[in-house]
Amino acid sequence: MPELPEVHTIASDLKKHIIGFRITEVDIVNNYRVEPDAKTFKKALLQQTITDVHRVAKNILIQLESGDYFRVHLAMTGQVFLRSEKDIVPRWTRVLLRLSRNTDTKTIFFTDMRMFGKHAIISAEEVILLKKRYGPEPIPQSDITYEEFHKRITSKRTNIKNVLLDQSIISGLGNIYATDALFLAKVHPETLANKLNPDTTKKLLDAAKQVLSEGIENRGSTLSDKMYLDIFGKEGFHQNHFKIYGKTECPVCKTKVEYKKISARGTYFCPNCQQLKND
DNA sequence: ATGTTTGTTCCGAT
DNA sequence: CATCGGAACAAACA
Repeated sequence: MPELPEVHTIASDLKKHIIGFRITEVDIVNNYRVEPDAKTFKKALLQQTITDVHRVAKNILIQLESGDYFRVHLAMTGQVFLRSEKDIVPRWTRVLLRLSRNTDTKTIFFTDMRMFGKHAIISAEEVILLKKRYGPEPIPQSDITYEEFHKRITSKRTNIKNVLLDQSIISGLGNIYATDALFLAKVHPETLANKLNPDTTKKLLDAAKQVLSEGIENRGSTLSDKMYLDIFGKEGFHQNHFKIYGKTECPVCKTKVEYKKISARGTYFCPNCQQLKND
């Protein structure tokens, strides 16, 4: 589902195509929950010109001329589609924005099959607070040192897979990229985080940066459920470049890949390449 | 029909 | 009190 590379692809494509457009209509379908409430939400968006689009962790922030931001978190099944035809409404549409610039008109459709996503109007101050809730961004310009990463990782007493998914430790990794990063770094997902040495956490940070960068280069991962598509409805390519996720045989040593639920998340690992070292 | 899917939050347990 | 594990959330698909 959308992790950093998918959200990054959506946000950067949106940035290229909606800056300078004015929001002329806001529709909330079937009382879909928005924050702080529907009336405030609509009022904050209507007639505003879009000045910029950012990504913060797995959030998309659409900046308005008022200085406020439209925050979208896609959670597991959120999608964003940008279309010029206005009559075809995608399935599971919850919010739509009509845009116009001179004679050019477009519509952004926000869909969310399972409705776990978040759509909110937030102030510039709240953006600062939002960023504070998250750990450092691993890419593209990483502001985290190996020492800092080591400290953050080993501060936790749970297994390393859980820690990588903890957005307050490091932001952007979800189940797929965390699984692949662990494989690249040759770390067993059930290794206790506080047992990792600096050499291993260095490898892990490098691996995380690598899988996320590759994910972005490949415009994200589209699985068979097609829940991730870009804003034009096109699939990503990174699913063709997974290291271990979804595989049955280790690409390095051909050992049979193990699949195990770790904290209720499907985790693939090579029992040979990723040996458990918990003493 | 029921189990599986997962990002985040919340709650009970440790 | 802080931290951790796991349930809950909603909806579609196999």
